[in-house]
Amino acid sequence: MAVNTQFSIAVHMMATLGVGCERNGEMTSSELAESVNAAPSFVRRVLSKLSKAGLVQTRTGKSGACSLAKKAKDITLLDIYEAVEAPKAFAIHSYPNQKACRVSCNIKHTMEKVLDKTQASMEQSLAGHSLAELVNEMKKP
Amino acid sequence: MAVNTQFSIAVHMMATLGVGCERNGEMTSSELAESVNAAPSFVRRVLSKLSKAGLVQTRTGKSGACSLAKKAKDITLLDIYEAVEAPKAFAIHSYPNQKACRVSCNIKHTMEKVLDKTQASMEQSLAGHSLAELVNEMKKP
DNA sequence: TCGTACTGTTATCTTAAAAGTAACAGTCTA
DNA sequence: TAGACTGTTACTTTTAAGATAACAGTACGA
Repeated sequence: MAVNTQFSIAVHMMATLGVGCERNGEMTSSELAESVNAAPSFVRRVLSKLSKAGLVQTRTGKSGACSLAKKAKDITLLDIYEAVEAPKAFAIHSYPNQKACRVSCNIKHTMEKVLDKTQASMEQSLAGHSLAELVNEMKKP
Repeated sequence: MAVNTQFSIAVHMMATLGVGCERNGEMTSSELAESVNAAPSFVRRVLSKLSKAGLVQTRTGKSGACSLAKKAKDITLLDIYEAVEAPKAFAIHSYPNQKACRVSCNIKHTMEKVLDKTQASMEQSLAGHSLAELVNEMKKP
């Protein structure tokens, strides 16, 4: 896997915290790691980003734990996407700025404009879904 | 670079063919490769996909060449995106289907639903731009 | 107050996918 | 029929993601 799964893992973690079967939504990173099926250290790294973005609260020290920092309905998938700094959907290849060809000279800028729009529309779609939606969906029998 | 630049390269190639400065839009793969600044063989591989998707015409044999198979205005960026089979914008991490946890059991399906929507909105955005738009943009001084 | 059980961070190793490279088979035309 | 293309495949290199592990920092509680 060289594909980026951080976003998907982050959403899973947040959803797990949101459902919060045990101890009113508080879990340790190891518990989370087990639930998400990823390395504990990797989970902690993602957790750290989520925490810096103000999406989860953490308590250090003995009996430390993590929990959502806001209500699930106030967290969108875009928040999570931005928090984990997932890579852009598209990459533009690099040019050494070709000599005389008009295409090479202009395409980069043109491409960027189009891809930015596309990226924006994707992010808007993510913004349209709250974590609460997922949690509710998952609480169904 | 482990990021996928095939889409961006394909668009560049198509745009170059669309502008078609020389020989009414016909170019050899080596010319294209030079213009796009990528390995000729890689260009040919991408070209092959575009050709299979019916976006470019190729002529084999001596004095072979490539050109657009349709008018630029009838080719959308989505066509190109689909032709090169670029990876999905998001990947879902794999689970060994956790035991008792309701979250693990349901989240995969729920995530897929959401991410499919997101992917769709992105593709719709791509569908909204024709190659002709890019070409015109680039012909500007 | 000291050990313990956490979080948070960093450094290093492993792995997988993308792009680069090259070689060659197939095709056509001049 | 030789030469200049396309089309394909096999192999190598590169790079970024994820796994792993080790350790520093923090707070609780016995």
